[in-house]
Amino acid sequence: MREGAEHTIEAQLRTRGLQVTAQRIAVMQAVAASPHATTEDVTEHVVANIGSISRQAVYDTLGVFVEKGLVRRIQPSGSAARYEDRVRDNHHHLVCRGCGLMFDIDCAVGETPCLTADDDHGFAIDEAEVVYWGHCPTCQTG
Amino acid sequence: MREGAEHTIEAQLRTRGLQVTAQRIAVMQAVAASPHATTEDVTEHVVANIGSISRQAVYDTLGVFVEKGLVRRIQPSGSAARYEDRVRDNHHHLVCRGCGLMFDIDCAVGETPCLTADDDHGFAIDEAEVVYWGHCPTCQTG
DNA sequence: ATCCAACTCTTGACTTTGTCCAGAATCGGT
DNA sequence: ACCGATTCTGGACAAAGTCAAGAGTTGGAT
Repeated sequence: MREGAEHTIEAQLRTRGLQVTAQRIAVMQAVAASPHATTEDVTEHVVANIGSISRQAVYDTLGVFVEKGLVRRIQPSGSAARYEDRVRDNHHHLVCRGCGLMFDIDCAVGETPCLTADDDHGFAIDEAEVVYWGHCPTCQTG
Repeated sequence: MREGAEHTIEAQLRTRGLQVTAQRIAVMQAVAASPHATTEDVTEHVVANIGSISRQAVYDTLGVFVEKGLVRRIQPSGSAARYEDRVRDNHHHLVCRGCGLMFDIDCAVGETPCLTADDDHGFAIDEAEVVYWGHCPTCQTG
């Protein structure tokens, strides 16, 4: 659709040494288009754009993107994995226990004060993930 | 095994208005026995203690316990749910991306400084979960 | 411009984790 | 000991994701 956007995605793929395919471009666009897309969301979006894609290609592509740092994978309790393209900042997520609704939350402090473990057990820690659990206005009522 | 422990569990169940059954006591013991037990771990442990249990009883019992605040459910990305009986303190978890190995981490700051979202979108937030992701010493080598 | 090896995609079976349902068994108050 | 409510069993089912083999593309070399 938008040549500009496609070109950028293409460049991102080449930079990481990935081949450029219609499926990959469409998957990247799908993730960029919806905030916290599930694999199903991605598949639907891609199908709407390029006609069809196999489930395996979706999983594989998303897996490669996560590996290369192009997208971030989130795993809310009890529901399917979700993907987002906000990878630069280390923002957090607010999830409704009732309906799974999800919002982005910028770190309240700005820095990452309590996100450095005292005793790291020899681990090489690469990420600290924060999830706020609660109930959204709608689910509080019911 | 230990009458004392069983009595305590029984008391905990009665306090919450739950019926006392051999399965529930065994499930509670199983969770107490292994730090971050999966449903499979729990089932194995229970089978070893009382002979057998249905899968449904395990899920149902753990669900009730979580609901009543007797155990805490953790949902590490890409693996089965885990349960632990440390429910008083709000400690965090350190997880290996390679093998799933998990450690408890006490909050480095003590309080919960960055665990209050600025904009709560009207949610009633009841928990802030923190997970440190990385690779354990063994998985760093390989 | 064409070719080829490497990479990517498709197809379909399979595994794991968890849920739904109906009936049997158990618990605990009377 | 009895009885209603709760809990457990067993089997079918559903969702999410993985595995494997072969067909199709991509992109660099000729």
